[in-house]
Amino acid sequence: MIKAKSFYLQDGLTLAKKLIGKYLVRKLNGHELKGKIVETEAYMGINDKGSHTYGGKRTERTKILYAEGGLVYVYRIYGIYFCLNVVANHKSIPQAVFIRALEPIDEIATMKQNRNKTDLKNLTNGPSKLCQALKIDNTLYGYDLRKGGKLYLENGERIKNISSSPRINIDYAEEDKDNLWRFYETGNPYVSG
DNA sequence: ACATGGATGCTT
DNA sequence: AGCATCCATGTC
Repeated sequence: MIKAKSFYLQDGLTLAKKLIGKYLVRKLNGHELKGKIVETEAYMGINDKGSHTYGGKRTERTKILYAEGGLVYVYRIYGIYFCLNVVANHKSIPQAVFIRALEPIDEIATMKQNRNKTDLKNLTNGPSKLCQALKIDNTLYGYDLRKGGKLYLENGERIKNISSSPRINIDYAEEDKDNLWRFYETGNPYVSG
């Protein structure tokens, strides 16, 4: 388990790159569902027009982003799905890393059951797919990844080749939409389409 | 290419 | 209290 506070207190961009290759573990009814993080995006806070905290916006939903790195920011999108972020950086610097895709590692059968799908390739290759597969919803809002328990990180694989690109689906972000703040393991088949 | 879906956070 | 928006997905 990755417990060191210093790991989570890094800035969003650094943390987004370092999370590639780490394992995300979800403990559920004694099972340990595990996936390797293969795709992330950095959301850089008050100066990032793509961020939920652009301009220092602080609401009931986004308040957790102002807390210390290592907590979980879950929000509902399009009324249907959930998205998972890891809060980055020090208290009152509202940056986060959006987890976009996993490679399934352990308890794959349980993940298929949670998604009610059997296709391995489409099990966790998208931000809300992985939330379904790991049963991540807003009951985990603000959960501390350093605590261990329901949701935590583990050291996984050292990834040799990491690619970057603009972030997905942030057309509203004006000049910040072109920043190369999406990272993924080059060639990994579980990166989202 | 398009329907889905509802909380969130705007504006009035 | 009304309304446009949204860090997707599945099926068309």
